[in-house]
Amino acid sequence: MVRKPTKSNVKAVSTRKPNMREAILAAAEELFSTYGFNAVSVRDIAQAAGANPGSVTYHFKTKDGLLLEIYRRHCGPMNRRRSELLAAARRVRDLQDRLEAIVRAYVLPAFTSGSDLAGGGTRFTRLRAIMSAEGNEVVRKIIAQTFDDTSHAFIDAIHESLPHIPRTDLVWRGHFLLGALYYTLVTPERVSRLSRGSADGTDAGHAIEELVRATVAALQAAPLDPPISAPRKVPGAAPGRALT
Amino acid sequence: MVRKPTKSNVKAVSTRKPNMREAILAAAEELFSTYGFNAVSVRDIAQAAGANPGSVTYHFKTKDGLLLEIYRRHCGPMNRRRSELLAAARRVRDLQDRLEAIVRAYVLPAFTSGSDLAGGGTRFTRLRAIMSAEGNEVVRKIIAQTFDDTSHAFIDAIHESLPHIPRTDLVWRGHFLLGALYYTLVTPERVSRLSRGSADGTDAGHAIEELVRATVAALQAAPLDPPISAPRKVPGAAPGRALT
DNA sequence: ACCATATTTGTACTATCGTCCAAATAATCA
DNA sequence: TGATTATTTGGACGATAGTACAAATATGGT
Repeated sequence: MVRKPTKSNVKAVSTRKPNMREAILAAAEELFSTYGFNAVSVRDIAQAAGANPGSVTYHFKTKDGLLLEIYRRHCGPMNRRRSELLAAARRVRDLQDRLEAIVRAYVLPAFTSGSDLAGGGTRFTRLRAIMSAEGNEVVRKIIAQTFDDTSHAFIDAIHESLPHIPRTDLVWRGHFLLGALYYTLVTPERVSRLSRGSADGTDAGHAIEELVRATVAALQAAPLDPPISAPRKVPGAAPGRALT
Repeated sequence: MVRKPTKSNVKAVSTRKPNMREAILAAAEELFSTYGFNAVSVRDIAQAAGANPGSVTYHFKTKDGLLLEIYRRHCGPMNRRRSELLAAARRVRDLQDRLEAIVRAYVLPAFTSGSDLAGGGTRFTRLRAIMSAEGNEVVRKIIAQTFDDTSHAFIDAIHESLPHIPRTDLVWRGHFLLGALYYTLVTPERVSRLSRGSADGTDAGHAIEELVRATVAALQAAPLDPPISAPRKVPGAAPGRALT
């Protein structure tokens, strides 16, 4: 469990749990992001936090309320950080570099959250991944409300860097990016296994670079032409050149 | 094991299920792939199949056994189809076309299964996506056993088409492809929403084309250079040219 | 030290879970 | 047909789920 390192500076605040509410939140976040929402019981969370099951009900009313509070905790900082990085990325002069910066601004906050720097970002992103897979109804709304705006902002920024590619295609590719990001965080061991040990799937930095590189290339690909009929090589007749 | 109807007339056969075992399997597949494994109870499945909860135990012993049987049902046909398409793709002369054919050979069977053509492929793939997110232990083994071989075969084929790109990078990009594929099937409505209605997320054909196009471009991207330090534009000095 | 409040504890309630089992029913074949 | 097997049924079991609530305890202001 996520135990805070002994802080020797702030007086002797007694050895008791300084804030049980936070401990419960941390335990729930860890367990939910690992086993999913349905597989974890309130009692599991309480035990992991060293608390009584009744305390969970006291602080968060219901299990759904606990999940909701986790989202409230992270969505704000994460989207704020994304907006900052996106604004900075927009100021990059070189078009190719700008596009890469935009993608990085989208990906980076998913790995390093604002509130909890030590893996907190990946935990929350892993949680979102699992929740989207489980189709949790409580979460679907907050996801749509909180993230669609940010997603639109990113799509718009990308569209500015790649004006010759229809928005629809960019939406698809952004969608793929999110799926790849989620899957990478959900199955961190798979890459190591398939690479025969030559790559370390737990190295977040390397994963980010691979993801950014692949995504930038995908975004720059020539758009699909109106008819789906002919999956042939795309000549230079496209609305804009495919790659810069 | 497969029973056949000796009676060709209708008579007063009542409204009984001709093959309850199959009905249970179909219901379980549908429910699991929609709500996840943990959220669906044996009683839910029985009711959806018009069966008695005891029948589920009779045919599949346990809930895990039921899940396992679903996998046994699909893995064979799907991987066989993948191998066929991969073999055909390998024979394509043009390098660019061959790469695209390989990717298509990987993606297509995920949408159209061999046993159940009417959406059966997407259902099973959605199921795998949810299971990978939930981290189901019963499934992790069969996934590793059944799919890693196929994945290796595809990585090898891709590596033949792009020999200048290190295997590790191709593994990452194949990983991203799978994540994008999973996410697309798990949240079929998201693309429509973000596209402001201009794209239909339920159009499997279009989704495949978008996914193939994006993936081919991602695979062709210049590989990451040894040091992660400089995320700069990649000049022609790379082991091979980035795009053809 | 006192009181008011905030939190924790222990327990209990109902609902539902996966699984089991004996009896009832349908299907198969000598 | 009757005998035998295969399948379905309805009910039951113990375990565990989420939640509620009163008593016990800790906390903080005065």
